[in-house]
This record gives sequence, structure tokens and C-alpha cells, in this order.
Amino acid sequence: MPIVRVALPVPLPQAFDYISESATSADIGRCVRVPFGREQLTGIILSLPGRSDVDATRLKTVVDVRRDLAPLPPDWLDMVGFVSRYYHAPIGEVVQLALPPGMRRSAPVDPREADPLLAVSACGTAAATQGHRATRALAAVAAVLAHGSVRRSALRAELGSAAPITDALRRGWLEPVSPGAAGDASGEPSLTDEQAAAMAAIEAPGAGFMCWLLHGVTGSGKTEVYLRLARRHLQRGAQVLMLVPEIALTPQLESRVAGRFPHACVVALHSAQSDQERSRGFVLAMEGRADIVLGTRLAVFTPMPRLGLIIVDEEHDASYAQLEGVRYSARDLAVWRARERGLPLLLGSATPSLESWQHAESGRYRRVALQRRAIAASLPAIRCIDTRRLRLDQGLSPALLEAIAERLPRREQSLVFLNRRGYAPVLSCPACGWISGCDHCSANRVLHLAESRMRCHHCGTSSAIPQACPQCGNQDIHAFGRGTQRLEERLGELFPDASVMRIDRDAVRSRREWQSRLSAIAAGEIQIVVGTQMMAKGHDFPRLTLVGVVGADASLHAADFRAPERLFQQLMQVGGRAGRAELAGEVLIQTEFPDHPLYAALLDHDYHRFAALALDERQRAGFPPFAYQAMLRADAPELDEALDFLRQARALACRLATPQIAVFDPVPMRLVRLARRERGQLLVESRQRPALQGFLERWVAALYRQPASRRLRWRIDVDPMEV
DNA sequence: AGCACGCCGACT
DNA sequence: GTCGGCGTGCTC
Repeated sequence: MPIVRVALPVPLPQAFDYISESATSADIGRCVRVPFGREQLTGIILSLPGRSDVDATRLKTVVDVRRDLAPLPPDWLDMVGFVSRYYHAPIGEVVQLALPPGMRRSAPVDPREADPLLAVSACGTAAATQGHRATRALAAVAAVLAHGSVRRSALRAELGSAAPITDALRRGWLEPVSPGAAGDASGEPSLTDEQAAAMAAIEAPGAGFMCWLLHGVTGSGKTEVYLRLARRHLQRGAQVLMLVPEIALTPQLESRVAGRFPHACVVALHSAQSDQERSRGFVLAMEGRADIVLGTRLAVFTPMPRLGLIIVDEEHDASYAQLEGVRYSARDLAVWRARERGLPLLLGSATPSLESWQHAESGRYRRVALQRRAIAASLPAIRCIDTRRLRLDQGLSPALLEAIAERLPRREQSLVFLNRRGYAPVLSCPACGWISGCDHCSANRVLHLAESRMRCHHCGTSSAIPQACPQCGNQDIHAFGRGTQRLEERLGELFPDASVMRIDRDAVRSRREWQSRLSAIAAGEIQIVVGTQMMAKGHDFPRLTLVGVVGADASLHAADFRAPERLFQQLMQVGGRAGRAELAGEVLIQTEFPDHPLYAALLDHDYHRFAALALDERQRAGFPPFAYQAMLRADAPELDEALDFLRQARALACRLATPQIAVFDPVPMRLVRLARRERGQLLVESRQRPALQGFLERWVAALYRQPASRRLRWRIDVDPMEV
């Protein structure tokens, strides 16, 4: 009797063996229904191991192998296995993550959904002109000739029957149009010299795995390079996987991609879709019917049999890292996947992650640069405003206010960038020292005047705004600091004739609202925008010529060693919003550290200098990318429980560690208390990735054997982004 | 995770 | 006398 090894959606580190009467190697990758404990679960067949390590008497029998669904391909199973090993997550949980929720239940995609674009072939043209007997298949050919090309579904509707289409296809009179058809090239804009050079470099011979780092300033036309390369691969009959950071950016990109490749089947995948939509795109890609998959980090798990090229746009973006549940980096996985399949991979960014930059420096990746803006415009002039001696008006300097005022009569727009939502970050009583803390977290509740609530930005709970101090009854309590709401209010007072709009997660709740606000700005109905990092990405506004940056200094000296990197990326990105087309842009940064090297590099738009500086600091301090890290995190109702577990884990680690591994002490997390749970963490580090991986494998196995590990929640975070 | 079994407090 | 608290153990 064959034995099947099955990954089940349970948080246990192993797969489970079952007896199956009929399973063959053709069933590897198929869904199976199996008894598990007292219930039934659906899993995926990973392998037919021949014999099991589990006693034969304990093996149960498979209920049902889902042969109506195509099996997941071997390279997909390899990827899932890799994620499980590398990130030390249970295989079943990884499968659950990588597979759309609907897949384990739903039926396969209706084959009628394959809706190729049909055109008449050479022999079809011949047949049509040779005056054959008038058959229905010839009528189909004539109908397609009349259109040039037509979707199968449209043709079927026109003819009232599918039979003649099938017939004409069988005779070779009709044929599906290649997704990268040459006709698609007609609408392509011409390339700049830099873009052409980048294309030539990336396309140069030397097939197989290669990671290209496309370093292109905002507006230099990275997307055009992506699309050109995509077309080359489509023409060769390959599929293209394109990852983007946010769903908010996907709709316009999706229509741009679909518009560029009208002959291709473009599938979008992101977590805001329904299970059904996701499953449909997944299956279309898996069956090789989708030509382009465009999606957020989840899309990296899409099986693609004809995959030829992977593109990761804005590769430095934090949203490629999943921070909850199974922790993974979609960008790193894309690199792994390209290497496994021997494919080219394109990482694009104006401000690459220091990890990728270092790989380019060391020669592991190849760098291509786009240094000039494609649309004729110079880079914005960036200046620091030294606020140390200035009287600020709600945090706004006279120079910034003047710059805003200057633009109003010119009908130019200004953006004030402040990465802090709400009206004021804290409410406090000057008499007794009370502050508006969150009941569930070690954080303050933020005053949201717009919604009349005090809200915790970490757990989302809120309370009413107290009229007096809850501790001493003092009626004179104050809002300290400022957020976007307060700036919006003050700017409205200072510029009563201008329309001020706020763009942050509170003001913009739906994609629809986002679109309508963007179009209001684009239409020039708004003169001043106050925005958080939401405004840093996405749309370009031709009349936006000023960006004022407020409150950036906080990130300069933050405890997290990655904070400066993120700040530089963010400022570079938001600065890129200023000045397009014929209007020059200006960026004013309010700071108390105008001589800080980060700002100095920023003023010169010099990413190279910043990266060199930051990498030098990291190397001296022994931080990533010069060291590899893993973080064990634990949380419990009481901090001591979490720390006790971490202390046991540390003792275990010290026993298992080789000399190349550094094991640190357990510490409470910076935000100790979150949503009524208290959290601690333990860092382990090594200069060698294989040494760290070997150690983690032994350590995690030992942790699962600790009885204490079942009494609380814990997780390993490999290559943690938050330290 | 789910779901059992298993031994100690306040209720019909 | 029972209902039910969550500690501990297992799932091929």
C-alpha cells in the first residue's frame, strides 16, 4: 500500500503520513482529505515516502484524493519546503499561507474562462480566399478577419455557437495571438539613452539566474524598462511575475500593464481580493494560462510553469516583509525562486535596500542605473531649514509658510509631510503628570479631534476624550505635540483662501476615497496637502512644486539601526513628488540637525554617498547585511512568563550554539505591552548564514520539545526587520 | 490549533 | 451530588 506524506494546516513542525490505496507519484502536489484526530482536514501530498517512520498500526487511511484539481507543481512544493526550513515555520502553515483559502475547497477554474485572443492564420487567410464551400468554420474565419482579432468569447457570442471556432482552430485556420505580439510594440514610448542602455545590459546573453538591481531615480522610467523586458519574455512564450508593494498602487499599474499587453492574460493578486478571485488567478497562473501575474507579496507564491522573468518593484519597501504569522520576505523569496529556476530577476528602486546595495557592491548582483528623469525636469532643490533658533507656528517655520504662500498665486501646490496621524500624539495633565496611556498597550492614546476619540495606534482601541484629568480632576489638560489633523487645522487658519486636504489612513479609508482625493488634487482643487507616508508613494501631481518635511528628526536618532535607512528612503521618495514637467520643485526640511550627514547626502540626491556611509556604520557595528540575525519572540499575559521562557530558550541555545553563534540576553520589547499581552525577545546572530541556519534548526527542534513552549505564544523571526 | 481526558470549586 | 474551570497530552 502506498504511503503519502501530507502537509496539514496545523502549527506542528512535521508532515503526517497516511495510507492510500490508489496514490501514485502523479498525485504529489494534490489536495487530500484525511482524518486527523477526531476531525477531518484537507492537506497537500508532499511526497510518497515509500515507508514511514511512524508505526504502521498508527497510520490512518486517506479519505479522498482530489483528482479533479491539478496538482501543485514540484517547484512550488520545493519553494514551500524552503520557506518552512528557512523561516522555521511549520510546513502546514506555510502551505496554508501560500495556497489561496478557496483552493482547498473550490472547483477548478471553468475551462471556458480560457479566453484567448484569436486571429486568422496564413492558411486560414488562404482558405478564406480560395472560395471553399461555405462552411460554418469558414464563416468563423470571415468573422475574425472582419475584426482583425477577437476574443474567443466575443466570437462565440457573435456566431451563437462554439463548434465552428473549435473546428477552425483544429484546422489551423484560427490561432491564438501570442501574448507579447509585435503589434503591442506600436504604442510603446521611445526609450531614453539610459533606458536603452539598461535594456541592453539586462538582455545581454548569459541566460540563467542573474539578479539585476535597477537603481533609478523617481521619474526615470523604471516601469518602462519593466514593461519592455516583460514583452520580450512574453514573446518567447514565458510568463512574467511582477511584484509591487501596495494594493493602493495596483489598480493604475494593472490598467497600464493590461493596456500595454492587450493580447496577454494579466492577472492581479492581492490580499484584498475575495477567496474566489484569488483562487481563480492562482489557477490561471498555475495552468499557464495567465501570462502576467501582478501582485503584492503573496503573489510570490503563485505557481507559474512557464515563468521566465521576475520583477520586484520598489524592492526596498517594507511591505514585502510579512511581520505576522509565517514571517517571510517576498523579495528574498523572489531571489530564491529565480535562482532555483535559473531565471533573470529585476529588483527596482530609487533607494535600494542596503542589503541589495551591498550585494551589488560585492558583485553578487549587477547594477544598472537610471540617473536622469525621463520626463524633462530637473531634480528638486532640497534645503534644510535650521529650526533651532526659530519661532515655530505649530511646528511650521516662517520659511516654509512663506514658501507655501508664494505658491498660492501661482496656482502651484504644496505638500506638508508629517508622518504622524491624529491631532496630537498625547494628552497630558500639567498638574499631576497624567498622560493618555492605552489600557492595553505600553503606548499613548493619540488625540483624534476629527473623530472625537482618543485612539491607540497599536491595538486600535479608543476611548472618549476626557474633559478633565481622570487622575486629579484638573480641567486644564493639554494636547502635546502635533499630528496631521492639527497641521491641517492650522494651515487652514493661516491660509483661509486655500483648500487644505489631509491624506492619511484616517482620512482615506477606502480605495475609492483615495482615488477621489487623488483626482481632486490632480484637478488643482486643492492648494495645500498635509500627508503621511501615504503621500510619499504613487501619483505624480504636475502642479505640486513644494514639499515641506516636518518632524523627520525623530528617526535620525531612533533606537532601531534601520531607522536612518527608512528615513532616507522616505524623504527621497516624498521629495520625488516635488516638481514635474516644466515646473521646478523645491523640498524644505525642517530640522535641528542641518549638518547631519544623512541630510547632507539627501541635499545632493546622493544615494551612493548615503549608502556608503550607512553600510560603513553597519559594518563597524556588525549589523546586517554584515551579520545574519534571528529573533525569538514570545508573548504572554505577564512579561515574566515570556522572559522565563526566553531564559530557558537561552540556556538551550548556549548548549546548542557553535562558536560562530552569538546568543544575546532576553529583553522586553520596546513596546512591551501590546493588546493586553507582554512581549520579550531574544536575538541570535552570526557572520555566517549556514552556521546560523544549522543552529536554528537544532534550537527550534529543542524548543518544540520544551513543555513551556506550549504554554505561550512564540515565534522565530529570521532576518528580522524590526530589532 | 483543536480536542480530548482529568482532577478540584459553586450550583440546580 | 453535578457543571465546568483550564492543565496536560496528542494528533500520522
